Amino acid sequence: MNPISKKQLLEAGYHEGPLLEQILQHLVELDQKGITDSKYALKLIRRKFGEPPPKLVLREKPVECAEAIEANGRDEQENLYAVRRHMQELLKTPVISKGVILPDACPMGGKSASIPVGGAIAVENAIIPAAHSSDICCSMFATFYEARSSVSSEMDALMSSTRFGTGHRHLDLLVDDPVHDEDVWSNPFLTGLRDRAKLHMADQGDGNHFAFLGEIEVTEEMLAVLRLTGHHSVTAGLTAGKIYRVLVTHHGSRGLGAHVFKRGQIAAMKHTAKLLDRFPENAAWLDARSGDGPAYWEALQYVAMWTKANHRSIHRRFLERIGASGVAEIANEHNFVWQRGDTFFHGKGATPAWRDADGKPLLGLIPLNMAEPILVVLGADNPDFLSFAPHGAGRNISRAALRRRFPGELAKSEEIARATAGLDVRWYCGKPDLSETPVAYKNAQQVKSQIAKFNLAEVVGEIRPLGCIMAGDSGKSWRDREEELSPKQIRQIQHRADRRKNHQRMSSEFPDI
DNA sequence: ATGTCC
Repeated sequence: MNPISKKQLLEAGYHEGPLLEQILQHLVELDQKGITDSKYALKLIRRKFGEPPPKLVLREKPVECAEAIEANGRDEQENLYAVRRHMQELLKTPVISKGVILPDACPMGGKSASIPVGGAIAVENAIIPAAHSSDICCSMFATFYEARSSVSSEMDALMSSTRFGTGHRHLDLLVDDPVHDEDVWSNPFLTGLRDRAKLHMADQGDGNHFAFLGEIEVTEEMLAVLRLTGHHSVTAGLTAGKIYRVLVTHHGSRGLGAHVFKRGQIAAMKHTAKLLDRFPENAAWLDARSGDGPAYWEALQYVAMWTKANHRSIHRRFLERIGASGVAEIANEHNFVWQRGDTFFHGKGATPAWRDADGKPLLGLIPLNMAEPILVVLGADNPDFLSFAPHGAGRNISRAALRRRFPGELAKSEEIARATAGLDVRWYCGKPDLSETPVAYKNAQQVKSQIAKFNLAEVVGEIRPLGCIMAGDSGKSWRDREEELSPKQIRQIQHRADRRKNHQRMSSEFPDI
């Protein structure tokens, strides 16, 4: 029996972490020496390990934030102010050492210290679940293959190879994969989630997720880049000068990741509450090397593996249906945590653009919108911006503003027809979603020029669009819920309208003249 | 983003 319990050490002001582990080790020795008096033992601990560190506080000033973004016009300027405000709240978190804002940045909700989409942070020895967001491992995956048939018949095959929308597929339609049999389900962040993971295999969810069919001419330069980046094992089948079809999918870890995040966020709040009296929920962290941190890290690695298997399952089903085989693969996550040394880099809509352990630059995919090419980019490994590139074009306009600009079904469908002319665009749930068409996204050329201007990445190829499947408007979406007004807000609006009406009546009854 | 609040 130790003279002091772990609980007593925490009460004495020591924190969870490597130091606490050392102290607990030392207590075993004290116990063996026959020391049983807790007061005396605590005195010895203080002498050997020093006074417990003081409670942490939020930084008074945010740490450095580098901005790889140019705001053109008033809307973009206001967007940048909002992004900056959220980032600066987050950058007061003591474990964060730097933040970056990328060209596609826009706020993710209105909560304090929420990392913007198109944002990344460097965190020392800690993981901040909210900074990779609940859409853990939202990622890109491309397979090159030789065209087998017309775009429309290959799009038909794609429609039956994947599924969009909320909810899970029927048990009869389960897509099996060895990833479900990995020995991970006793991890506290994963336990009980295996069935959910199985149900979602080959699903893509909704929102901005998509399955995109495109084409690319593979040049000698492109082949050289693929070899340079360690993709040569799959480039044997590629011929320079030939045009290949490419399937590109974009989705995250579905219900599996959402639940892992929820659990991680709860654990992080508990951990941080021991160290800080007050902190924004979005700043809560786990120590990477103690407590729940290592198990959470392991769970994240599995979620990454599962998500990659999910992409592959869709690509495999598609290639089987059209009778083709993949000749090259490119993939990257853009919502995730990556460890480099003792630093944990968190990206929310940020494409990794550093060099791997062998010094090879990373290859990534940046989609812009359904009518623009998907960029194949070689990371510039620019430390000024934590070696990240953007993950897309970024939102240009809020959903509410979009509705104002295109009131009514006719204006909407005219705009969609104009913006997607010549492309085989399909909305899985039936109704188009204007907020996912090109009009809702920032100008693609502008994003490309900012990638070059800030030296974030080099565009080495473009996958030209042929067709795209997105969830579309499924009726009741999560996003619509967010925009629903609370009963209090509705009462306020009605109250104001009544007052205006009364005022008008009064002024007409009692005209000034 | 999330079987649209475990």
